[in-house]
Amino acid sequence: MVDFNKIAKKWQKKWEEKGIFKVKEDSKKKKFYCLEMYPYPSSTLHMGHLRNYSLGDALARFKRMQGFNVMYPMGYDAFGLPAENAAIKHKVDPEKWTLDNIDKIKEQQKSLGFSYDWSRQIQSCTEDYYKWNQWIFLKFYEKKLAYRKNAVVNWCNSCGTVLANEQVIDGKCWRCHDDVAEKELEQWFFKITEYADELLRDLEKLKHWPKRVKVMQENWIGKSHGVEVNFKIKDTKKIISTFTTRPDTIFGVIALVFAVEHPMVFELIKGTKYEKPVLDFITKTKKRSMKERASEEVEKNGIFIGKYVVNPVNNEEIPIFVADYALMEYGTGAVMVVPAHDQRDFEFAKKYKLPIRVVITPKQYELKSEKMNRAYVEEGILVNSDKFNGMNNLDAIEKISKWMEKEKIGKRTVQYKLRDWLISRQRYWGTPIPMIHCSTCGIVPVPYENLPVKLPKNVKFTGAGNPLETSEKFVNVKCPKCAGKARRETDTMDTFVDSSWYFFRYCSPNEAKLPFDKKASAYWMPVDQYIGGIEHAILHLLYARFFTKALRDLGLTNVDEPFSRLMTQGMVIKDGAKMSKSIGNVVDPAEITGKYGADTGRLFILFAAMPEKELEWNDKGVNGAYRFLNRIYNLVNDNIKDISLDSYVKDKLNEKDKFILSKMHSTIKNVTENIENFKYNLAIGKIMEFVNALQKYNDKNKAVFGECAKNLVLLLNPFTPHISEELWSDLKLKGFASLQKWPSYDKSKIDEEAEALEDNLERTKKDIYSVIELAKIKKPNKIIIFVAEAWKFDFIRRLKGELGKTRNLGEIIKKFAKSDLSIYIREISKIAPKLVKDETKLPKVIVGRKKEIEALKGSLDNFKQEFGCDMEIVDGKSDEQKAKQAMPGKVAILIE
RNA sequence: GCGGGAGUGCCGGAGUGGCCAAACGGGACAGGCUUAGGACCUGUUAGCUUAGUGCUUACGCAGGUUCGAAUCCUGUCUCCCGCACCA
Repeated sequence: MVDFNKIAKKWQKKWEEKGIFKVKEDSKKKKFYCLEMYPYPSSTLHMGHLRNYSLGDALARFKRMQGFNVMYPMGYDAFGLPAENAAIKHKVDPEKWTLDNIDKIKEQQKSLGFSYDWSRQIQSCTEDYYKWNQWIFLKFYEKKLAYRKNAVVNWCNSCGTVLANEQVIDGKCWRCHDDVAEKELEQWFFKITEYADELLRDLEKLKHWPKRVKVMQENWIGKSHGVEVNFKIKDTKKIISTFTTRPDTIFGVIALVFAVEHPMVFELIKGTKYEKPVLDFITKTKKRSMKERASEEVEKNGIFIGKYVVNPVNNEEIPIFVADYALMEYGTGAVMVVPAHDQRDFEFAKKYKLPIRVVITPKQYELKSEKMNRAYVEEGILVNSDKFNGMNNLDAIEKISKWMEKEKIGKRTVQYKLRDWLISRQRYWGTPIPMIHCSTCGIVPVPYENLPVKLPKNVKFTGAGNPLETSEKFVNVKCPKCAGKARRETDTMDTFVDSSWYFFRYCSPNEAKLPFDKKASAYWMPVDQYIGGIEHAILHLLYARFFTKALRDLGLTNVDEPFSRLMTQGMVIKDGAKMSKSIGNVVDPAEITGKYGADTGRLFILFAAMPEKELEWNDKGVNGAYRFLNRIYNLVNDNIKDISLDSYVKDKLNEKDKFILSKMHSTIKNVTENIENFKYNLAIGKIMEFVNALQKYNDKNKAVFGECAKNLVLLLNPFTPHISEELWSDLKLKGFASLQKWPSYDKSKIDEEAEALEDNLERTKKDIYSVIELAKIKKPNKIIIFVAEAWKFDFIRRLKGELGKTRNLGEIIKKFAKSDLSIYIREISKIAPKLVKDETKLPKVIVGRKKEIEALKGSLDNFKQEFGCDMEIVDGKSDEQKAKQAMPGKVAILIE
């Protein structure tokens, strides 16, 4: 067995010594920016990483060999909670802990032979990186894209910090899965909503993003068109506005509900007998955890507040409620209740015995409110709606909206589900927010020249509260404006801020005056291929898009979208479940690569499944990949004396040589196309087929075999670079295989039929040539080939060598009819009309199954007349003799 | 509920109208090589058969279109994923 580990080390060393993967901007070359989502530096790589990088490296190598100027960088998402938890638990410095991990993980990555340009490495926890987070923050602040507000926030008790909406999953923390509580705090936000519309619109530009990611983002942004309707509170001048997407149901409104947080509630109940019960209700509702509110089939609760509003379209007085199913964050925090046509309102009305008024009825029958057991939400005709009666409700949406605008009782608006991004975190290990609180001047930004605001070292990690607050030196500062005593902001930024622009930084990792050099980023950006997990479909990918647009508006870049192509890889699972320590089905990549070598691990993980699908880990499959690599190694080395690198003489090629060359060209073609479509598993399958064919190639033409071997080695490079380099040097070829030109193919050399034929013959062991050879030996006067199925023409076509590439059956039949071949066609009815009349020689007898014969009879009569052929139809089962005579087989010969 | 996607041989997984009983790999079986082998090589691997081509049944289930369907259409079942009281 070959020592693949030794080979891997040898070439990794050589690559590094020569620095062959370093790149510079080069306006003469077409660029290709290949990027994987940079990892969080935990101490070891897992299978997901191996898969991610194997996918990316294969593409980077492929593009490099195709002549692109490929930037393929790696870095580390180095801020974050685990470092801080390690500090609390093991009393280690988060920085040291993180940097140590980076070293470990980097070493593993290197041992896998990925072709990164390590000179571009970045890590988000170093000053020269996070300084620019702060710089960007200040710019955002100036543009009012960063702001502070008091808000009800998602608070994770176990992490002791605030979470963004995107980080709350089913009412639980995305990181520790603990229940999330609500808390009111003053926090920093980024105004992502400013870009809501563009973020939505530009999804269309992302032609090469997976549909589901786009759909998820679309749903997350959640744009809906509707009308803001103003209701006047009875006996006052106060106006309450509500948002609805269904203005067509306006005449069916029978109540109004407020969210429990709605500020107007307190004014309205103050001093009334409703004050106490309503406040009780509000407190009770607020106490219920997020989880409870998010759970399914929640009963709708509410309470009447003793006031009424006037429906502006019909001047009806309707009651106001406070209810738990109205959300303060969406719309205006007040909802008009239309029980007949909204399921939630329906449930609410049933519970509190409110009237149900039908305003839309199906065309087929009349909807009766007392018979309804759920809301009617389908299309219909308006009723009980004054002058809009009889109108289709879809038309009515438009008409009523216009009318309300004219009457000044409503205004058409657009609503989004997307909320601003809460970036404050009460943690130590993150980018300090560069702000200062001064009792006289208020909030004052840290001047640019004072950046970075460095993370202090003298902090205590107790596990309670924000560690930054324990550093007096950090907290107590002078106000930059008045030089008076002031307090530094102790919130740090969400780590998703770091990852929202790191791909720009790679373009100029040492840039000192700006976050990134404009020229360099203009050359490299956007990222041509981004690869990562689907779990970032919303969080990271939305934030990165937002940042790109915001940075563009700051004049730092011209690109609108950061990632042209996105590939979301599937998970690696084992025994039907995601690999996890708790289940105990984890396979450590290091174990595999240690045993079989890096190439084997990479090959298997690429071959086992389509990249975007789940990959079922299979130890035996790994062994298969290992055997395959051994086979290739031996194929080259055992035949090394049969290999010549001279070019071959075309005239001296025999059928076998031509065949293997055809196979070579078609393999290059297929592998190239499959890589371009991210179908690495199929590309590898094709290489395997080629290797199988090469192994069967006897009486080798040395030059032909040499060319095949050379190209094989190059085709392998993206997947198994080490063995590729080794074989390249075994072949006594110069330079690095990794830097060679990607093999090209010659379409004209591909003989698909020969290959298909070869396959068939291989399988049946019945070489059609040998049939002919046999016939030749017997010297027949006439060869009749009977063909049962249309596709078999291709066989004959090949044999006769007298037809072009036509796939037109009629054309083929015509040709053969002229020759001395007789043809049997089972499915004659459709083909017949296409035949040309004269000189047609068709079989005298047609055989088929009963069913088919019945079907044929009609068309046959026409056929006979038209062509003057004499034919009869025989049932193969009942008239065996005739049948055998006519159709002894699919491809058979009759020797006379 | 809304939205996305998937159902193929013993297994993983290709295949989107005819070179399809279905690539490639794994597994199993038989044989060879070997002291031996988990190493390598050859063959078989839906069923029935043949000297050989063949026939039958198959790509979740049920229909349909077509000369012809795993592939297109309709219905249906199952599974996975995302969002979820968004007015």
